[in-house]
Amino acid sequence: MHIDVNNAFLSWTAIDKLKNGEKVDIRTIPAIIGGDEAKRSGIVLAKSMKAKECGVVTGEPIYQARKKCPNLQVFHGDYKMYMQYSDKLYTLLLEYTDKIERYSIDECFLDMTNFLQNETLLDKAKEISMRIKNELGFTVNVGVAHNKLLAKMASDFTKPDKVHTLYKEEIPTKMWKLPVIELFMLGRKTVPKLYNMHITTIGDLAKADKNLLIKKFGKHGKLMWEYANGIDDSEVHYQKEQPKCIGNSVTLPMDVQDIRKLEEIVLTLVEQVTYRLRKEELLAQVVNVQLRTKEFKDFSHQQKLDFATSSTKPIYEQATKLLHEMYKTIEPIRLVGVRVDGLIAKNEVQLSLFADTNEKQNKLDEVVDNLKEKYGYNMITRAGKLEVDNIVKIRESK
DNA sequence: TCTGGGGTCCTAGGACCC
DNA sequence: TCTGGGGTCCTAGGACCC
Repeated sequence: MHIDVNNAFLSWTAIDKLKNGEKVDIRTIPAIIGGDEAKRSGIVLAKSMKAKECGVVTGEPIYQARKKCPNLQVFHGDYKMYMQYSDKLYTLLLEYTDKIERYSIDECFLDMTNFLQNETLLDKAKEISMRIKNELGFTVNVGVAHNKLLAKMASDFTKPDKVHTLYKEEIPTKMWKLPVIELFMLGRKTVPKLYNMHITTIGDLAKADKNLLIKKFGKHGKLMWEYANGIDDSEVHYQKEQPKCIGNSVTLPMDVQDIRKLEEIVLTLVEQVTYRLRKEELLAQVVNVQLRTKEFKDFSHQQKLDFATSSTKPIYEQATKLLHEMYKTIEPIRLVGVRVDGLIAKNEVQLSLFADTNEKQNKLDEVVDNLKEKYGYNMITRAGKLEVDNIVKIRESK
Protein backbone atom coordinates (compact mmCIF):
# COMPACT_ATOMS: atom_id res chain seq x y z
CA MET A 1 0.00 0.00 0.00
CA HIS A 2 1.04 3.56 -0.61
CA ILE A 3 -0.52 6.18 1.63
CA ASP A 4 -0.44 9.81 0.60
CA VAL A 5 -1.88 12.67 2.68
CA ASN A 6 -4.17 14.89 0.58
CA ASN A 7 -2.72 18.43 0.33
CA ALA A 8 -0.67 17.60 3.39
CA PHE A 9 0.69 21.02 4.40
CA LEU A 10 -2.62 22.74 3.75
CA SER A 11 -4.73 20.10 5.52
CA TRP A 12 -2.47 20.02 8.53
CA THR A 13 -2.43 23.81 8.76
CA ALA A 14 -6.23 23.77 8.48
CA ILE A 15 -6.84 21.35 11.33
CA ASP A 16 -4.22 23.04 13.48
CA LYS A 17 -6.00 26.37 13.01
CA LEU A 18 -9.38 24.83 13.82
CA LYS A 19 -7.91 23.35 16.95
CA ASN A 20 -6.70 26.83 17.94
CA GLY A 21 -10.14 28.38 17.63
CA GLU A 22 -10.05 29.51 14.02
CA LYS A 23 -13.55 29.55 12.53
CA VAL A 24 -12.93 28.92 8.84
CA ASP A 25 -11.55 25.67 7.52
CA ILE A 26 -8.97 26.84 4.98
CA ARG A 27 -9.53 23.61 3.07
CA THR A 28 -12.90 25.02 1.99
CA ILE A 29 -11.64 28.34 0.55
CA PRO A 30 -9.09 29.24 -2.14
CA ALA A 31 -5.92 28.98 -0.06
CA ILE A 32 -2.30 27.96 -0.30
CA ILE A 33 0.68 27.31 1.90
CA GLY A 34 3.59 29.33 0.56
CA GLY A 35 6.96 30.83 1.37
CA ASP A 36 7.77 34.47 2.03
CA GLU A 37 7.77 36.72 -1.03
CA ALA A 38 9.80 39.41 0.75
CA LYS A 39 12.54 36.83 1.27
CA ARG A 40 12.29 35.71 -2.35
CA SER A 41 11.04 32.30 -1.36
CA GLY A 42 7.49 32.92 -2.47
CA ILE A 43 6.38 29.70 -4.09
CA VAL A 44 3.29 27.53 -3.66
CA LEU A 45 3.98 24.52 -1.43
CA ALA A 46 0.41 23.24 -1.17
CA LYS A 47 -3.01 24.31 -2.38
CA SER A 48 -6.65 23.77 -1.47
CA MET A 49 -9.11 22.24 -3.95
CA LYS A 50 -10.64 25.68 -4.56
CA ALA A 51 -7.20 27.08 -5.39
CA LYS A 52 -6.55 24.14 -7.69
CA GLU A 53 -9.80 24.87 -9.51
CA CYS A 54 -8.42 28.35 -10.30
CA GLY A 55 -5.43 26.69 -11.95
CA VAL A 56 -2.94 27.20 -9.13
CA VAL A 57 -0.13 24.65 -9.29
CA THR A 58 2.43 23.58 -6.72
CA GLY A 59 5.82 25.19 -7.19
CA GLU A 60 4.72 28.31 -9.03
CA PRO A 61 5.44 31.81 -7.69
CA ILE A 62 2.77 33.11 -5.33
CA TYR A 63 2.32 36.34 -7.31
CA GLN A 64 1.43 34.21 -10.33
CA ALA A 65 -1.01 32.13 -8.31
CA ARG A 66 -2.63 35.33 -7.06
CA LYS A 67 -3.19 36.49 -10.63
CA LYS A 68 -5.11 33.30 -11.35
CA CYS A 69 -7.03 33.50 -8.11
CA PRO A 70 -7.51 37.10 -6.86
CA ASN A 71 -9.04 36.20 -3.49
CA LEU A 72 -6.34 33.66 -2.69
CA GLN A 73 -5.41 33.33 0.98
CA VAL A 74 -1.74 32.68 1.69
CA PHE A 75 -0.43 30.97 4.82
CA HIS A 76 3.06 30.07 5.92
CA GLY A 77 4.13 26.54 6.77
CA ASP A 78 5.34 25.19 10.08
CA TYR A 79 7.65 22.24 9.62
CA LYS A 80 7.67 21.30 13.29
CA MET A 81 3.88 21.07 13.38
CA TYR A 82 3.85 19.04 10.16
CA MET A 83 6.31 16.58 11.64
CA GLN A 84 3.95 16.04 14.58
CA TYR A 85 1.07 15.15 12.26
CA SER A 86 3.38 12.94 10.23
CA ASP A 87 4.31 11.09 13.44
CA LYS A 88 0.65 10.64 14.37
CA LEU A 89 -0.02 9.09 10.98
CA TYR A 90 2.97 6.78 11.34
CA THR A 91 1.91 5.68 14.81
CA LEU A 92 -1.55 4.78 13.56
CA LEU A 93 -0.16 2.85 10.61
CA LEU A 94 2.11 0.85 12.92
CA GLU A 95 -1.02 -0.88 14.20
CA TYR A 96 -1.30 -2.56 10.80
CA THR A 97 2.30 -3.50 10.00
CA ASP A 98 5.77 -2.73 11.28
CA LYS A 99 7.10 -2.79 7.73
CA ILE A 100 6.55 0.88 6.93
CA GLU A 101 8.80 3.01 4.79
CA ARG A 102 8.47 6.72 5.54
CA TYR A 103 9.03 7.91 2.02
CA SER A 104 8.52 11.57 2.87
CA ILE A 105 6.82 13.69 5.52
CA ASP A 106 3.40 12.84 4.03
CA GLU A 107 3.89 9.50 2.28
CA CYS A 108 4.34 5.94 3.48
CA PHE A 109 4.73 2.55 1.86
CA LEU A 110 3.29 -0.38 3.79
CA ASP A 111 4.38 -3.96 3.16
CA MET A 112 1.19 -5.89 3.95
CA THR A 113 2.39 -9.29 2.73
CA ASN A 114 2.23 -11.00 6.11
CA PHE A 115 -0.71 -9.16 7.61
CA LEU A 116 -3.73 -10.20 5.65
CA GLN A 117 -5.37 -12.98 7.63
CA ASN A 118 -8.94 -13.21 6.40
CA GLU A 119 -9.58 -9.72 5.23
CA THR A 120 -8.70 -8.62 1.77
CA LEU A 121 -6.12 -5.96 1.20
CA LEU A 122 -8.78 -3.60 -0.09
CA ASP A 123 -10.88 -3.87 3.08
CA LYS A 124 -7.81 -3.08 5.17
CA ALA A 125 -7.07 -0.06 3.00
CA LYS A 126 -10.59 1.26 3.50
CA GLU A 127 -10.37 0.72 7.23
CA ILE A 128 -7.05 2.57 7.45
CA SER A 129 -8.38 5.45 5.37
CA MET A 130 -11.50 5.73 7.53
CA ARG A 131 -9.59 5.64 10.79
CA ILE A 132 -7.17 8.37 9.69
CA LYS A 133 -10.09 10.60 8.75
CA ASN A 134 -12.01 9.97 11.98
CA GLU A 135 -9.14 9.90 14.44
CA LEU A 136 -6.64 12.33 12.95
CA GLY A 137 -8.94 14.72 11.09
CA PHE A 138 -7.37 14.68 7.62
CA THR A 139 -7.84 12.54 4.54
CA VAL A 140 -5.48 10.36 2.58
CA ASN A 141 -5.35 8.53 -0.72
CA VAL A 142 -4.43 4.86 -0.54
CA GLY A 143 -2.96 2.93 -3.45
CA VAL A 144 -3.21 -0.85 -3.31
CA ALA A 145 -1.08 -3.03 -5.58
CA HIS A 146 1.48 -5.81 -5.71
CA ASN A 147 4.53 -3.55 -5.83
CA LYS A 148 5.56 -0.10 -4.67
CA LEU A 149 5.52 1.56 -8.07
CA LEU A 150 1.95 0.51 -8.86
CA ALA A 151 0.75 1.38 -5.35
CA LYS A 152 2.26 4.83 -5.73
CA MET A 153 0.71 5.34 -9.15
CA ALA A 154 -2.65 4.19 -7.76
CA SER A 155 -2.63 6.61 -4.85
CA ASP A 156 -2.19 9.40 -7.39
CA PHE A 157 -5.46 8.66 -9.21
CA THR A 158 -8.54 10.76 -8.37
CA LYS A 159 -8.33 12.68 -5.08
CA PRO A 160 -9.11 13.30 -2.29
CA ASP A 161 -10.09 10.63 0.24
CA LYS A 162 -9.95 7.69 -2.16
CA VAL A 163 -8.74 4.11 -2.18
CA HIS A 164 -7.57 2.85 -5.58
CA THR A 165 -6.24 -0.49 -6.71
CA LEU A 166 -3.82 -1.05 -9.56
CA TYR A 167 -3.49 -4.78 -10.05
CA LYS A 168 -1.55 -6.22 -12.94
CA GLU A 169 -4.63 -6.81 -15.10
CA GLU A 170 -5.72 -3.19 -14.49
CA ILE A 171 -2.53 -1.66 -15.88
CA PRO A 172 -3.80 -1.24 -19.47
CA THR A 173 -7.12 0.32 -18.50
CA LYS A 174 -6.04 2.41 -15.51
CA MET A 175 -2.45 3.41 -16.21
CA TRP A 176 -1.67 3.22 -19.90
CA LYS A 177 -4.13 5.93 -20.86
CA LEU A 178 -2.38 8.48 -18.64
CA PRO A 179 -0.01 11.09 -20.13
CA VAL A 180 3.58 10.01 -19.83
CA ILE A 181 4.43 12.88 -17.43
CA GLU A 182 2.31 11.11 -14.80
CA LEU A 183 4.71 8.20 -14.61
CA PHE A 184 6.91 8.22 -11.51
CA MET A 185 10.46 9.37 -12.34
CA LEU A 186 9.55 11.12 -15.59
CA GLY A 187 10.06 14.84 -15.27
CA ARG A 188 10.08 18.01 -17.32
CA LYS A 189 13.41 17.27 -19.06
CA THR A 190 12.65 13.75 -20.26
CA VAL A 191 9.03 14.16 -21.35
CA PRO A 192 9.72 16.52 -24.30
CA LYS A 193 12.31 14.02 -25.60
CA LEU A 194 9.69 11.27 -25.44
CA TYR A 195 7.21 13.49 -27.27
CA ASN A 196 9.74 13.80 -30.07
CA MET A 197 9.70 10.02 -30.27
CA HIS A 198 5.89 10.13 -30.51
CA ILE A 199 5.53 8.70 -27.04
CA THR A 200 2.79 10.65 -25.29
CA THR A 201 1.05 8.16 -22.99
CA ILE A 202 2.36 5.64 -20.50
CA GLY A 203 0.93 2.99 -22.82
CA ASP A 204 3.06 4.29 -25.71
CA LEU A 205 6.11 4.02 -23.47
CA ALA A 206 5.21 0.49 -22.35
CA LYS A 207 5.00 -0.65 -25.97
CA ALA A 208 8.10 1.24 -27.10
CA ASP A 209 11.35 -0.56 -27.99
CA LYS A 210 13.12 -1.19 -24.71
CA ASN A 211 16.58 -1.35 -26.29
CA LEU A 212 16.07 1.93 -28.09
CA LEU A 213 15.11 3.55 -24.78
CA ILE A 214 18.22 2.12 -23.15
CA LYS A 215 20.35 3.40 -26.02
CA LYS A 216 18.86 6.88 -25.68
CA PHE A 217 18.50 7.21 -21.91
CA GLY A 218 20.83 4.58 -20.39
CA LYS A 219 19.74 3.20 -17.03
CA HIS A 220 16.94 5.70 -16.87
CA GLY A 221 15.59 4.30 -20.15
CA LYS A 222 15.43 0.81 -18.71
CA LEU A 223 13.73 2.08 -15.59
CA MET A 224 11.04 4.06 -17.41
CA TRP A 225 10.21 1.11 -19.69
CA GLU A 226 9.89 -1.19 -16.68
CA TYR A 227 7.77 1.31 -14.76
CA ALA A 228 5.47 1.82 -17.75
CA ASN A 229 4.95 -1.95 -17.73
CA GLY A 230 4.36 -2.03 -13.99
CA ILE A 231 7.62 -3.83 -13.26
CA ASP A 232 9.26 -3.01 -9.91
CA ASP A 233 10.75 -5.40 -7.37
CA SER A 234 12.13 -2.89 -4.88
CA GLU A 235 11.66 -3.59 -1.20
CA VAL A 236 9.80 -1.56 1.37
CA HIS A 237 12.71 -0.05 3.30
CA TYR A 238 11.18 -0.01 6.74
CA GLN A 239 14.40 0.42 8.70
CA LYS A 240 15.66 3.94 9.13
CA GLU A 241 18.72 4.42 7.00
CA GLN A 242 21.72 6.59 7.67
CA PRO A 243 21.62 9.72 5.49
CA LYS A 244 24.06 9.87 2.56
CA CYS A 245 24.49 13.62 2.79
CA ILE A 246 23.40 16.58 4.92
CA GLY A 247 23.02 20.03 3.44
CA ASN A 248 21.53 23.44 4.08
CA SER A 249 21.04 26.29 1.66
CA VAL A 250 19.50 29.76 1.65
CA THR A 251 18.05 31.99 -0.98
CA LEU A 252 19.25 35.44 0.03
CA PRO A 253 16.70 38.27 0.36
CA MET A 254 18.89 40.21 -2.06
CA ASP A 255 21.74 39.29 -4.36
CA VAL A 256 25.17 39.41 -2.72
CA GLN A 257 28.52 40.03 -4.41
CA ASP A 258 30.71 40.89 -1.44
CA ILE A 259 32.95 37.89 -0.73
CA ARG A 260 33.15 38.76 3.00
CA LYS A 261 29.37 38.56 3.21
CA LEU A 262 29.40 35.27 1.33
CA GLU A 263 32.00 33.90 3.74
CA GLU A 264 29.80 34.80 6.68
CA ILE A 265 26.81 33.14 5.09
CA VAL A 266 28.90 30.04 4.45
CA LEU A 267 29.91 30.05 8.13
CA THR A 268 26.27 30.21 9.21
CA LEU A 269 25.45 27.28 6.94
CA VAL A 270 28.48 25.26 8.05
CA GLU A 271 27.44 25.68 11.68
CA GLN A 272 23.97 24.50 10.82
CA VAL A 273 25.17 21.50 8.83
CA THR A 274 27.81 20.39 11.33
CA TYR A 275 25.33 20.76 14.19
CA ARG A 276 23.02 18.30 12.44
CA LEU A 277 26.00 16.07 11.64
CA ARG A 278 27.02 15.89 15.29
CA LYS A 279 23.46 15.29 16.43
CA GLU A 280 23.33 12.27 14.10
CA GLU A 281 26.75 11.13 15.34
CA LEU A 282 28.16 11.08 11.83
CA LEU A 283 31.41 12.25 10.30
CA ALA A 284 31.84 13.79 6.87
CA GLN A 285 34.56 13.08 4.33
CA VAL A 286 33.52 15.53 1.61
CA VAL A 287 32.52 19.18 1.68
CA ASN A 288 30.44 20.79 -1.08
CA VAL A 289 29.60 24.45 -1.65
CA GLN A 290 26.90 25.55 -4.06
CA LEU A 291 26.23 28.99 -5.52
CA ARG A 292 23.28 30.12 -7.60
CA THR A 293 23.56 33.33 -9.60
CA LYS A 294 20.77 35.81 -10.08
CA GLU A 295 20.31 34.30 -13.56
CA PHE A 296 19.59 30.99 -11.84
CA LYS A 297 22.77 29.30 -12.93
CA ASP A 298 24.08 26.78 -10.45
CA PHE A 299 27.70 26.03 -9.65
CA SER A 300 29.17 23.69 -7.11
CA HIS A 301 32.63 22.68 -5.98
CA GLN A 302 33.48 19.85 -3.65
CA GLN A 303 36.57 18.33 -2.12
CA LYS A 304 37.52 15.38 -0.01
CA LEU A 305 38.89 16.06 3.44
CA ASP A 306 42.10 14.48 4.71
CA PHE A 307 40.13 13.02 7.60
CA ALA A 308 36.53 12.40 8.51
CA THR A 309 35.18 15.07 10.84
CA SER A 310 32.09 16.77 12.18
CA SER A 311 33.97 19.74 13.55
CA THR A 312 32.92 23.25 12.52
CA LYS A 313 36.42 24.65 11.99
CA PRO A 314 37.97 22.28 9.43
CA ILE A 315 34.72 22.06 7.48
CA TYR A 316 34.46 25.84 7.42
CA GLU A 317 38.06 26.13 6.24
CA GLN A 318 37.40 23.70 3.41
CA ALA A 319 34.15 25.43 2.50
CA THR A 320 35.82 28.85 2.35
CA LYS A 321 38.48 27.42 0.06
CA LEU A 322 35.81 26.11 -2.28
CA LEU A 323 33.94 29.41 -2.15
CA HIS A 324 37.07 31.29 -3.22
CA GLU A 325 37.69 28.87 -6.07
CA MET A 326 34.27 29.69 -7.45
CA TYR A 327 34.42 33.39 -6.67
CA LYS A 328 36.76 33.94 -9.61
CA THR A 329 33.83 34.00 -11.99
CA ILE A 330 31.69 36.01 -9.67
CA GLU A 331 28.25 37.29 -10.47
CA PRO A 332 25.56 38.48 -8.07
CA ILE A 333 24.72 35.47 -5.90
CA ARG A 334 21.14 34.52 -5.14
CA LEU A 335 21.63 31.27 -3.21
CA VAL A 336 24.40 29.76 -1.12
CA GLY A 337 24.48 26.10 -0.06
CA VAL A 338 26.77 23.95 2.03
CA ARG A 339 26.56 20.17 2.00
CA VAL A 340 28.61 17.38 3.52
CA ASP A 341 28.91 14.03 1.77
CA GLY A 342 30.60 10.68 2.24
CA LEU A 343 29.10 10.28 5.70
CA ILE A 344 30.26 7.54 8.05
CA ALA A 345 29.13 6.61 11.55
CA LYS A 346 31.26 8.19 14.25
CA ASN A 347 31.95 4.85 15.91
CA GLU A 348 33.04 3.21 12.66
CA VAL A 349 35.79 5.67 11.98
CA GLN A 350 39.00 4.35 10.44
CA LEU A 351 42.19 5.50 12.05
CA SER A 352 43.80 7.92 9.68
CA LEU A 353 47.30 9.26 9.47
CA PHE A 354 45.68 12.69 9.57
CA ALA A 355 43.04 11.85 12.13
CA ASP A 356 40.89 14.60 13.52
CA THR A 357 42.69 14.94 16.81
CA ASN A 358 41.81 18.49 17.73
CA GLU A 359 40.25 17.82 21.11
CA LYS A 360 39.96 21.49 21.90
CA GLN A 361 37.87 22.21 18.82
CA ASN A 362 35.63 19.20 19.40
CA LYS A 363 35.06 20.26 22.98
CA LEU A 364 34.10 23.75 21.84
CA ASP A 365 31.59 22.35 19.34
CA GLU A 366 30.12 20.21 22.09
CA VAL A 367 29.67 23.14 24.46
CA VAL A 368 27.97 25.23 21.76
CA ASP A 369 25.73 22.31 20.78
CA ASN A 370 24.61 21.86 24.37
CA LEU A 371 23.73 25.54 24.67
CA LYS A 372 21.76 25.38 21.44
CA GLU A 373 20.00 22.26 22.65
CA LYS A 374 19.06 23.95 25.90
CA TYR A 375 18.21 27.50 24.85
CA GLY A 376 17.34 27.17 21.16
CA TYR A 377 19.38 27.16 17.98
CA ASN A 378 19.41 30.95 17.50
CA MET A 379 20.19 31.77 21.11
CA ILE A 380 23.93 31.51 20.63
CA THR A 381 25.80 32.99 17.72
CA ARG A 382 29.13 34.51 16.78
CA ALA A 383 29.53 38.21 17.45
CA GLY A 384 30.91 38.79 13.96
CA LYS A 385 27.95 37.08 12.42
CA LEU A 386 25.11 39.09 13.93
CA GLU A 387 24.50 41.04 10.76
CA VAL A 388 24.23 37.92 8.63
CA ASP A 389 21.95 36.31 11.18
CA ASN A 390 19.50 39.09 10.49
CA ILE A 391 19.62 38.36 6.78
CA VAL A 392 19.60 34.61 7.16
CA LYS A 393 17.42 33.61 10.07
CA ILE A 394 17.79 29.91 10.60
CA ARG A 395 14.55 28.13 11.18
CA GLU A 396 14.40 26.78 14.70
CA SER A 397 12.81 23.50 13.62
CA LYS A 398 15.85 22.39 11.63
C1' DT B 1 6.79 40.81 -5.76
C1' DC B 2 9.73 35.64 -10.50
C1' DT B 3 11.26 30.89 -9.84
C1' DG B 4 12.28 26.84 -1.82
C1' DG B 5 14.88 23.54 0.43
C1' DG B 6 15.71 18.92 1.68
C1' DG B 7 17.38 14.84 -0.46
C1' DT B 8 19.11 10.46 -3.95
C1' DC B 9 21.11 8.65 -7.95
C1' DC B 10 23.48 8.85 -12.42
C1' DT B 11 26.86 10.31 -16.01
C1' DA B 12 30.90 12.18 -18.15
C1' DG B 13 35.48 13.38 -18.02
C1' DG B 14 40.01 13.68 -15.97
C1' DA B 15 43.88 12.00 -13.00
C1' DC B 16 46.29 8.28 -11.84
C1' DC B 17 47.81 3.33 -11.49
C1' DC B 18 49.80 -0.99 -13.62
C1' DT C 1 58.84 4.16 -33.02
C1' DC C 2 53.84 8.49 -32.16
C1' DT C 3 50.38 6.84 -28.31
C1' DG C 4 46.77 0.35 -25.26
C1' DG C 5 43.64 -1.19 -22.19
C1' DG C 6 42.20 -2.42 -17.81
C1' DG C 7 40.91 -0.40 -13.58
C1' DT C 8 39.75 3.10 -9.45
C1' DC C 9 38.84 7.46 -7.49
C1' DC C 10 37.42 12.14 -7.72
C1' DT C 11 34.71 16.14 -9.30
C1' DA C 12 30.96 18.92 -11.74
C1' DG C 13 26.63 18.97 -13.28
C1' DG C 14 22.05 17.43 -13.91
C1' DA C 15 17.55 14.78 -13.41
C1' DC C 16 14.26 13.54 -10.38
C1' DC C 17 11.55 13.13 -5.95
C1' DC C 18 8.49 15.46 -2.10
